[in-house]
Amino acid sequence: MKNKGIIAEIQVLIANGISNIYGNEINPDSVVINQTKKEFEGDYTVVLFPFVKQLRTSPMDLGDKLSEYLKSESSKIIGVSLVSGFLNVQLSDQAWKDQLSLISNQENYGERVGNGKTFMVEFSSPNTNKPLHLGHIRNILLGDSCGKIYKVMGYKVIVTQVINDRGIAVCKSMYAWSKLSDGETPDSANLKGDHFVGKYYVKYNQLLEQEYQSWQKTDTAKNLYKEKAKEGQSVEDYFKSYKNQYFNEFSKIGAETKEMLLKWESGDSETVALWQKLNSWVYEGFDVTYKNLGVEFTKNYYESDTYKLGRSAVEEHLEKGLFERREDGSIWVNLEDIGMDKKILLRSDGTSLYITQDIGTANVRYEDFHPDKMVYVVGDEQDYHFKVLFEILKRMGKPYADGMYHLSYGMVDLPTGKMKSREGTIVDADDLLVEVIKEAADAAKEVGSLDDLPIGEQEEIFRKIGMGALKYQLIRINPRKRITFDPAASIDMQGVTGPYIQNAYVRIQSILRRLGEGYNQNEGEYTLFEDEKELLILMNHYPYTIKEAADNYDPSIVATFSYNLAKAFHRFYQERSLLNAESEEAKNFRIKLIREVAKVLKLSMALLGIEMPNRM
RNA sequence: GGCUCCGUAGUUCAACUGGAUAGAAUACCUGACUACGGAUCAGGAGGUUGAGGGUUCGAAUCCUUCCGGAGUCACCA
Repeated sequence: MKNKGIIAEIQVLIANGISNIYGNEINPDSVVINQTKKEFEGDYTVVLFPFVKQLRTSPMDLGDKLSEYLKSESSKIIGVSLVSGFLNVQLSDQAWKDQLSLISNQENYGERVGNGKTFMVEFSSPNTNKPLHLGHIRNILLGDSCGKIYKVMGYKVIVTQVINDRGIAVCKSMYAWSKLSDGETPDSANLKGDHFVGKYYVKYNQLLEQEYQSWQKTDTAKNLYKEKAKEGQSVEDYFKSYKNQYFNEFSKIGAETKEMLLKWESGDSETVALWQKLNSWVYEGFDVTYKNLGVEFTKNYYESDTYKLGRSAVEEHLEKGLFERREDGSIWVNLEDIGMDKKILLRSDGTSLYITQDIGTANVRYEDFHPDKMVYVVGDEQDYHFKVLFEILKRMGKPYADGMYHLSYGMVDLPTGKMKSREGTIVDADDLLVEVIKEAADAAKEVGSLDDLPIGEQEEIFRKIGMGALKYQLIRINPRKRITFDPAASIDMQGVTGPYIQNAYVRIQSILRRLGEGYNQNEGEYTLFEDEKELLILMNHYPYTIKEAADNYDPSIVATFSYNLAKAFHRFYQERSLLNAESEEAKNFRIKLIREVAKVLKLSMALLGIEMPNRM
């Protein structure tokens, strides 16, 4: 960044001041600067306590001396007041006007020049046996937003996903389709491809359940219950927990499905053709959902390509003594020295596991793109898995091991608890998008402010508002926290919401429209009001907000920023006339100001993947 | 049980990573401009930051012991 802004300037001034007066060297970045609380006079506040011990002085004394220094050194600072260890600094109007000009000169304010580094983010990573759901949406929004944030931080960004396109679950849909479809296709059934395949996945489970039910009446099953059930365990309870074992040991359908998987693995052409057909339908469906969510991937990795990877890497490091082989041939890593346990890396039959694959995939990605950072957006239920994975890669001495990060986020719950496919409580992504856009449309029609627009344009606006509301609602919350989402309750459009922020932008656009294209006057002499300064202080903080969000992999920080800026604008708007301002100078300044407010609102919301309508 | 995460107004969330009297929204109550767009604004009420102890100029934040909730501890992914 060429200009580091006013905050950095004050930090340097303080550091220099201390160096001049006391001879101690202070790192400017360590100087804590806060926005001054409303009750006190000033724009920024320097916290003096951290220095008093080191300098062996009192806050009062330090404050007095720094006050003198600041006033004499910087023409931008016109007032300094000391309140119990806090130094409140007031900047001149001219300093703020200069800051505004600086912002207006940067089309992409807040964006940093390229740093030559590459940032890779993985998210979504769906299975190809059913459509995306609400949980995926949170995942996707987080990952997409992180990519956008790192983009403006100057990184080259690679957006990727691992598509889990193989395995027993995928074979289940294939099996059901081949048995029950009678050649039905998404076209003939008039269903989106992923929903179509998901339908057969559901059918499969019904089929299996039927088979299981009748099996439970056989003598084999009854004897099993008598012998193996725990004291007092009911029949239902026992067979509920036995289902997985039944699938593996007794089920005819299960056996046939597993045979299908084996055939697929051996490359049987008929099975592979079936697999390709169903997956291609699913991808068509996913493409639509991704497009509606506004996300694009630069590179997809397919599990069918990567599931055998990692084996050689593990074997190689086994020879180096990093891992141990047990008698049965399985290979393990021992992480007990750092308080974790032993983890299996290769099965006794030599096949890979999830973690083996991840090792292999990380290697391939590094070879493909040489990323400096690799971020995995995956739910917090896999926290331990990633701790283990990163530790193993570190021990393997991978050059990229230090740049790996697991962006862990909390699950999305319903008011009734977890989403469960078995209980049919999954909130489908496509349905939800339709629903929120409809809600936005209903709200807009009630207001009636768009009635003069052609239907097509209206619908585009409904979409932006509905999507903005949904995205904002999900992304404004700290990723670590679980979210309870009630699909039955209508989406919020008032208060801390996407539409509230969009509305601030729309109000500005409305004024600028009335003003006409060519309006661009210099402001001249003008004394700033507090609410105007507030907007400048906030906008001035935007680059720091981006950095903070990037450092913490936390888009919710940007979401909060956008809201605060919108709120400050709404307040200002209520209080000050723009088009009929009290003077030409006031009008000119305010127009310039709100142009930049609109710009920063749009830029910051874009980082969350939220679009701004010009009207609403 | 071991480890990890979470616990803040009735509810949903903040709190610049240890800084001033813990802030918003929502719901509730009271108000505002004959409209630069009311999807707005102002005000009121609402808190022992789960509980106790410690660290220090200063703690929602760090340490510790409890309490409550979630996740995870597979030759599953």
